[in-house]
Amino acid sequence: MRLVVAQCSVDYTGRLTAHLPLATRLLIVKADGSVLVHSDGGSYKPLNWMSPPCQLKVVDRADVEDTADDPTDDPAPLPEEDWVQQWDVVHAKTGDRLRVRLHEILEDTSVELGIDPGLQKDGVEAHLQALLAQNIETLGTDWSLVRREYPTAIGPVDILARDADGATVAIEIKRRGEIDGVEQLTRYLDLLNRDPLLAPVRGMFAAQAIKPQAKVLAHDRGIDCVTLDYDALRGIDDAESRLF
Amino acid sequence: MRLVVAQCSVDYTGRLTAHLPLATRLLIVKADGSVLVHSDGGSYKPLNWMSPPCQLKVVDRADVEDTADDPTDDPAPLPEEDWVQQWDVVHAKTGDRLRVRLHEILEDTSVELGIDPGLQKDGVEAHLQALLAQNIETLGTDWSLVRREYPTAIGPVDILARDADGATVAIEIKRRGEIDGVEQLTRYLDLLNRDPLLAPVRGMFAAQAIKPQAKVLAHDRGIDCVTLDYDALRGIDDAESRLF
DNA sequence: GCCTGAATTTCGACT
DNA sequence: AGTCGAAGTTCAGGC
Repeated sequence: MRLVVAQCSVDYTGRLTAHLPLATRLLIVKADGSVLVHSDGGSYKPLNWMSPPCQLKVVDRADVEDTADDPTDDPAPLPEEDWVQQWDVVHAKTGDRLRVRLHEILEDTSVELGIDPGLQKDGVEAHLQALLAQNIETLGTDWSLVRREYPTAIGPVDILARDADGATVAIEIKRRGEIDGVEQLTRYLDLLNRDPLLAPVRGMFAAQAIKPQAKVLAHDRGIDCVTLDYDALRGIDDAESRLF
Repeated sequence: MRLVVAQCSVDYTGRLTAHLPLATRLLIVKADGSVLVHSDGGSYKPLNWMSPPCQLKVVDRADVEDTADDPTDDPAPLPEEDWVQQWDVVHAKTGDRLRVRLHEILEDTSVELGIDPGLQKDGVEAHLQALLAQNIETLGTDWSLVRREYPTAIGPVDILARDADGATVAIEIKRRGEIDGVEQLTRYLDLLNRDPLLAPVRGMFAAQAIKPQAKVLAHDRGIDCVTLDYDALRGIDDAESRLF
């Protein structure tokens, strides 16, 4: 990994065209050749970047414009033109280009990091689904689980259950309930209700938080909404597991 | 901005729980207190991070465990326990926590960057929409623009146009055409067709690339698909502007 | 301010 | 390898 702090301007051409005016920034060149351009703010997203696989070519201004002209003949370059080194980064597959022109290099260090063991995660949607499946009775007395990831032609339904009356319920689980989740559940319900062995199937939209628009659309389509409390579900689960 | 290269382990608790085992990484502390943990690979996303607004507290091991015990009495610490400095970063609003334990510091530099003028973009969906609106006749002879961002109760339709027969066409534009774009257009069409002054309104799904599943769904609902060539549209636009 | 939709999204799982 | 859905998404624009 190479870390450079420099006054630089940046141009990107690929999916879109973008330009960064001259300013002091952090440039990171990773082992795979990828380049990140960071400012001293924003969030984790760089101002500009090139993803791997790509190749970096460094060009020194002196090597390019080493003419025999008398320097006194040259007009003073504009600040934007007064670079000393240029990085040309080209994406190996898409051909996207990133050009960094360095004007003044304030820091330049390289360091060997080695491969990273990687991040271990816990507590996302898959976990919510497992917890709700294991505690399906929190949705109502005498509810029972049919199965998780119930397969259909257009994809698996998160949870299929039966309510106290034995009616089938298709449950769509999201961390955050938004309108597209309701659309997804609607497609499942359309399909499931064509199956005479299952029909009538009603829908339930379950999420840690559901946006008002999603609630309105769900209600309009006769889909119930329920807010999940991850900590509470985990608490129930822990309490149950302690019984054994 | 502070740049630290160090052997470290990281723990995050917030929306989820995550852990990074001991390894050598780059740590970036930005002016707003935000912290990024980068490895020498992956893409622009850090392995872990804390977004602003947040506060960083640095704790030295020596200050915490400065006991009077005879050092020979202490059992040799496990590698994971053998840290020399700890960073506690707490998000000001959500309370999310990031803990970085530094074991060996290989680099530690600070640099003043100042505020960044920011990225200038070109060629995103808004631009596509403007270009297509200005060149609506590329969709068919004698087509005409009704208006961009045609307002409805559930949001604005990207473009409303009339075809050669005077029939109304609602156009949904995406950079990449996917299934939710078709769903969106379907909702607009349902609504627009309830308006006797407009009905019948047909739909057109326009994107630089449309996924097969989206095409199938669009076709199934009688929605036409069209692939937009951004460079060609821009070319037409440039050519037209040169006429004046 | 919240809310909504796009993103050079990136990332992971599954087909 | 392609496709699809989620993300501690982040980001920009509208109300």
